[in-house]
Amino acid sequence: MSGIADVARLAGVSKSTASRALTGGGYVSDGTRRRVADAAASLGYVPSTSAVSLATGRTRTIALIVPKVNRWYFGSIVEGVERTLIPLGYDVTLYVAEPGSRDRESLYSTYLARKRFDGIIAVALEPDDADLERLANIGKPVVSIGNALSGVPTLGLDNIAITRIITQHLIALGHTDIAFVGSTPPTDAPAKDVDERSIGYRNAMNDNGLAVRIRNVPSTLTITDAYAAAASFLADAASRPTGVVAACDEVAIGVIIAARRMGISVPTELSVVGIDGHDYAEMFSLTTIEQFPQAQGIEATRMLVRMIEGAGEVPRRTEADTRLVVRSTTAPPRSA
Amino acid sequence: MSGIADVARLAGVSKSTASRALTGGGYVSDGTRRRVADAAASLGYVPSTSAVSLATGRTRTIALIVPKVNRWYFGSIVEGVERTLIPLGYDVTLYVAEPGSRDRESLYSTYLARKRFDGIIAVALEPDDADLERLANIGKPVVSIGNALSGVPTLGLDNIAITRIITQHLIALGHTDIAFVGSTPPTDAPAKDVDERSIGYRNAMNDNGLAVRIRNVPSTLTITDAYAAAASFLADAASRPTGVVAACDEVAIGVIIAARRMGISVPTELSVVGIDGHDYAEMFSLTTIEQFPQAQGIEATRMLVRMIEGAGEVPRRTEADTRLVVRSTTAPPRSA
DNA sequence: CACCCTGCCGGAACCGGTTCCAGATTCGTC
DNA sequence: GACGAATCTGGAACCGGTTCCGGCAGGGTG
Repeated sequence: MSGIADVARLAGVSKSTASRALTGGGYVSDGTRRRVADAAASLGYVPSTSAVSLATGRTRTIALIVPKVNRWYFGSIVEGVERTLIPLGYDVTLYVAEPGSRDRESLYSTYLARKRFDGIIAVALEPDDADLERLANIGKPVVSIGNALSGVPTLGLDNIAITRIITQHLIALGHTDIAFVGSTPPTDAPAKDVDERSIGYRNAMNDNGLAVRIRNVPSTLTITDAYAAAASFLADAASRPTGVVAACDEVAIGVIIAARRMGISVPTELSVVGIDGHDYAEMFSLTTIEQFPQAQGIEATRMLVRMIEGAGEVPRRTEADTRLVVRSTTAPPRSA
Repeated sequence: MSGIADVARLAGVSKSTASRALTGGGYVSDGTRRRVADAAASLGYVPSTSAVSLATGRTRTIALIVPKVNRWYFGSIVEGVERTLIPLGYDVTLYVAEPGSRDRESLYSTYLARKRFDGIIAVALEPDDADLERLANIGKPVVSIGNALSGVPTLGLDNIAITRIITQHLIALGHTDIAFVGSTPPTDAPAKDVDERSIGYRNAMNDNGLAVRIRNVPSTLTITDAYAAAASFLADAASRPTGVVAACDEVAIGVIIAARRMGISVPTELSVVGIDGHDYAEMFSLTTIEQFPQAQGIEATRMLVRMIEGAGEVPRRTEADTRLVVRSTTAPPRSA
């Protein structure tokens, strides 16, 4: 492995000049710069990143914290972040911290304390006050996706507003008997988004003088768990709503599959709406409010890099794009 | 930020003694060790990882290369790797290299050349000979998952054998008209596994004197793309097989959804088998051969760490576990 | 001609650890 | 009591870069 000293020797200059020539700082004549570049190329010189970070204090790495990777929303964010960060010369180190697990302590005390990064992108992170203080003490820029952290620029949805919109969509079709399907009250859940969405639903129902009805699925919010839960709460025809507002598309899809399996026709007997714009939404003709997690990952990355490199300010709160997409899991209720 | 020098001063010893006390190497009296530990604790000392790696040449980071994160198989591997590596004190940096994209050159020339890691886990990587040589030149341990790389310990399935088994399952039920649904011939595809699986299918068919029939879906192998493709190749009732061997569960599920949507009853009119043991397999009652990517991630990690730390040999080739699970997407053909 | 400024370069300190080596002390053994 | 080995510690070199500072040459100005 050739170091910068070898490059300098081959180019006939000192280490400091070689460094300046390669990094672009300070006065170096064009001829020298070229000789150094040639020498570096011919030796296949690659600077040692640990030496660079030791000297500069910058690691060119960012930490990405997600609660899970194997779900559409989180996976899409990871892909978005990775894709924009690598061309910028940064590496991504991944930390999966399922909320409520023991990982969480090691997240703050070990992983983040090491500071092997220039900044952090935290997805759906729910730190308590002590955690938040530790986060602040690290002294590195942080961007949050999906959860407003005090003092941290956040990129997220207006969950209350979008759930109100999608609920309103069912109401406008004539439904009065609409249930919200969210997750069981947490303890351990990434429930913040779900809670906000349930509020949007409640608001819309209250505004229209309609009765609020809640159904729960496991807080994993996966298609399979929602499917299993839906199979049970759809069983009793008498108590079955005509419309379902699902906390997310995965839950909506689970409900749809369960309904079809039980011979309940969607949308004739049951209208279903979701929130997400999941990859599978189109295949299930799901009416939903799309969000774009990959774009959110890209945007959060841009914000973070701007903060790291001190190039311009970043807004405290950025609203992520959404779009209502009406497909064919929604229709007027049969009675109407 | 306090460095080891501060710790040493507070403990009343030299830097070198402090280092020895904290890392555990060499002779240090118990009293000194405790005084140093106390000093470190009271200062909240965290060693600088760049300094450590500069001095030791070890980074305590591993590189994880996957072609995609937002698919069940890859996402599960990532979770498995992450989960076992973090407690061992390693970080994982993620590199997403979609095969055939321009990322691939930068993967080798930039990212891997930087050597910011002690070892590599490569998932479904398909290097050409030049790439393979570059990989070898890095001089760091590599473990491959899913694709046999020359000179690299590999963890994978016997794709030919398992596809033969699952095809045989359909044949045993009495099917004679069985199609293999795989991906379009590549150029860019992660087609290695699919190719091997198609061979297993061909072998089984040939052994039984049955005609080989191939159907193609896009090489993304996602549920949605398979669904769309299946909707078209299932349309003609005359040319429709009675059994389908899907290259993976996502494809199988896409076929099932398309069939149901078209009123083709599964398994009465169409039997479908998959390979994977996808999270959704049970929900769709899919007959499949399960594999366990998260366990594969864990196992690959253990292998790699063993190589990095020089603790024992690692077999050239490790067969990953599989298990045939017969559910209810398979039945004898109607004619039988 | 003296002076200063600018462009360019090299020496050396420094980032924060680890590790080699030599010296000092203690201990056991003959 | 002498000696060698084992235990403990500190000093200094080193990992591989970056950056501060000072020196030197050449050109413009008064």
